[in-house]
Amino acid sequence: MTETPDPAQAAAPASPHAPAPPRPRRGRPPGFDRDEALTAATLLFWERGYEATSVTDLTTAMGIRPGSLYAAFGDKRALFEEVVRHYGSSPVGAFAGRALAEETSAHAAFARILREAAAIYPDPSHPAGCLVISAATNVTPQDAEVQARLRDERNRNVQVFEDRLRAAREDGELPPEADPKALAGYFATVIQGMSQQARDGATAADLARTAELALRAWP
Amino acid sequence: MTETPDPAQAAAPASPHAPAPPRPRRGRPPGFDRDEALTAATLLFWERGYEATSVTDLTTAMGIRPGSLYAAFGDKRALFEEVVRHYGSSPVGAFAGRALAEETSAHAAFARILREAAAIYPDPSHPAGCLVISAATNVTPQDAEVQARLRDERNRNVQVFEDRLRAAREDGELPPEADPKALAGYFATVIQGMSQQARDGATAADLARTAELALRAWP
DNA sequence: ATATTTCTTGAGCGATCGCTCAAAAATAAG
DNA sequence: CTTATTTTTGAGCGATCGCTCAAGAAATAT
Repeated sequence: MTETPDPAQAAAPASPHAPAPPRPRRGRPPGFDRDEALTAATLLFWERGYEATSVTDLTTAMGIRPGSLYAAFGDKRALFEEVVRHYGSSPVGAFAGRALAEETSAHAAFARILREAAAIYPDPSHPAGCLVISAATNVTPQDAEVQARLRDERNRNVQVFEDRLRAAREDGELPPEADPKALAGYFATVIQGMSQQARDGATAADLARTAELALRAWP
Repeated sequence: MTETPDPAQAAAPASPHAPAPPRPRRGRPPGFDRDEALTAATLLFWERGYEATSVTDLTTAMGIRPGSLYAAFGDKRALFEEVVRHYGSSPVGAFAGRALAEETSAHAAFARILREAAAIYPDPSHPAGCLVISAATNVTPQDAEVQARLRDERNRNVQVFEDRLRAAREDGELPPEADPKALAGYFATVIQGMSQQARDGATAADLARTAELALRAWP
């Protein structure tokens, strides 16, 4: 270590895009795994929702004390924001986007979305339903922003549905008289209803039947 | 007032089933209208949900002090129970049962249910969506009973749907291969999704299109 | 008038909420 | 070693939670 102590150089890894090497940090090392803690927080928020999950609940589940939580994540709301992003990039939270990206026909995409929702929402390996749909339904006015955040995300997903269906009509997959906006709203309605049904105890078999019935509406 | 002071006789109205006469009560009369207060509480719980509505919110909206609320309704949970009953016997809360009772065919009943839900859920004269569906989604473990109460009511409604559809199959309105349980779950899913969509800003026209698409699944 | 009954009022209880912070602990750097 | 840096810890802050209760107010009964 006789080189100039240039901080930028010291921080740069040998290869520009190599995974960050475990270069030793200066102070006391963290006593918990950030990803594991984030997963624990996700499960709690997913199960109970934003306001019904207390910071005490979170610190207990994450195995840390309040100071560590606030140092690592900011505050409760910032933690929830990160949880939503974490959920949205997980397999469970991204199945719809993946189906839309991977299936060539719109019908195949929406059929896959409904069938995967039927399998995923009641999966006992995680809380039932969709976090984006159910985690901020009941909030006090002081947390209206959290509620609006998820509402906007839901409505953005409906718009993505509509865009895909409009493209399908232009491609001739759907007849000219098909209504992309109406179909998008319908499929969003079914998906959100399936999330609620899963939380009410509906099984994967129940929801699979619902998905097949819902697909009968396809033009 | 020279008759025997028989309490039973004194309490009995002249006609056995006449509306209770406004016989003067003993002490200080109530300073608020109980029905109006219950309606105010219903609107608050409907909009925000059970836990997100505080007793302070309630007393402010009802125009009373905590002591009056607890004397008149018991506690917050008992008030909510009464709100749920009040809601369930209101036109907005009872439209499904009314359609099932009044329509002769199952198809007419479910078509009417979906179309009325599309008109009622986004009606701006009251909070969007259905109170039973959305008022106890996010609760702490200490209020799990409230959540279970509404979940049971929702699942009871699905069972009523199934019973009606099974009768329709036995009557020949539905083909023998129709699945009453699957259809009941499907319609419940659509209705619960429509409630969520209404709370997310969907208009009556949006939901009407959703209802028509949903009815395409009818066997 | 006096007594009795019923309801309202406003202060405030113990518990929990989200959150903060000084002190201690654990590491690397000099 | 000492110093610097980062994280953990545990006590506890002010605010709000659901709820209670003694005192006062307003009616009827005697």
